[in-house]
Amino acid sequence: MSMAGVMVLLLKETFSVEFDAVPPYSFELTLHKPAGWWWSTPDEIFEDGVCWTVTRFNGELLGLKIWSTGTLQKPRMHCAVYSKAKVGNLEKQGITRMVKRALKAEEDLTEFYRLSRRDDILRGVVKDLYGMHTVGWPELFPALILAVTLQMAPMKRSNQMMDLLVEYFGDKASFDGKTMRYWPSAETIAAKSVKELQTKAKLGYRAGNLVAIAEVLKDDFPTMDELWAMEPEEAKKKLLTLRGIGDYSAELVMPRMGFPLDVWSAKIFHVLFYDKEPENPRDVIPALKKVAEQRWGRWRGYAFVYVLNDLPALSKRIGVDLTLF
DNA sequence: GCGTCCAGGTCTACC
DNA sequence: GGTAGACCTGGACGC
Repeated sequence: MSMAGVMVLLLKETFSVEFDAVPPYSFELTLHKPAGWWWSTPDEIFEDGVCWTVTRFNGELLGLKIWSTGTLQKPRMHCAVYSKAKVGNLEKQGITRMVKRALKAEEDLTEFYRLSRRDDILRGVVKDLYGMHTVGWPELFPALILAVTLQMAPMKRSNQMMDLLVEYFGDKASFDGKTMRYWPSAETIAAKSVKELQTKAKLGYRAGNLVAIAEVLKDDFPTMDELWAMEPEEAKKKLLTLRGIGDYSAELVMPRMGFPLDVWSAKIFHVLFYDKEPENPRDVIPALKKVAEQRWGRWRGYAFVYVLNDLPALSKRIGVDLTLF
């Protein structure tokens, strides 16, 4: 695919930080999840225990190189930050806070593991993925792009939409010998016409929603940082005010992830709870969410991520192939 | 080839 | 407060 017209931003190392995480913390499983989901951008690279990725902070593109020198029980992480211009002390603090929070470095899983010991579904998956933490979104708009493009589309088509968005409207950064693309800003998308997003990114009816979201974010909407400061339910309510963001998308995007059941995951959890596929997956979503909340409480987001990242082994244990859904 | 169907939700318009 | 029906359009599938 042609890269014509896309500027590559050269980023230089500007500072680096080191920090501990609450054990057990598996750097590899957390940042390089078995199911293959990326953390910040689809182009991010994970090689030999090192992650290169890109994010945006106060409108400026940042390259991040993150690696671990610790162990599962004594985790220590390093993050080198690359930028175009110098960053001030206040910004350094903000960037550090964002990275630590998004990597869930300070999340203590003791309680989750305790409840997992007496839970038939979780007992096996926490053993398989011991030390894996969930990750948070570094930035709000990309998370919303993901949610919108996942709606009403098979994965292949969702990936196509995301790839075209990044390709035609995104930015490119080059640092530490790596070059990768990053999501467009809300400002960029707000300036495009719905028609252009439909034809170039093949967004279909989602184009109108994405432009509307971009306009609100550009003008007056809490940042991911500000959403983190809210109660989870309050943050969710705020997200639900965006056009095209419903229950599923809000729970996927909100800080301290909820239990974002879609048709695919609803089938899986229905088999796990009731030993059979639902007749109509969309109809059982509300009831499944209630069951998950009663069973796992505030750790239901962790249960969600652990289960969906361990489908092959879990399938073998229960004798049903959950990877076929 | 070509036609048909419908997807890893959300909103609106009606009850 | 509950629920059909519409929504874009590219793949997947049947013929």
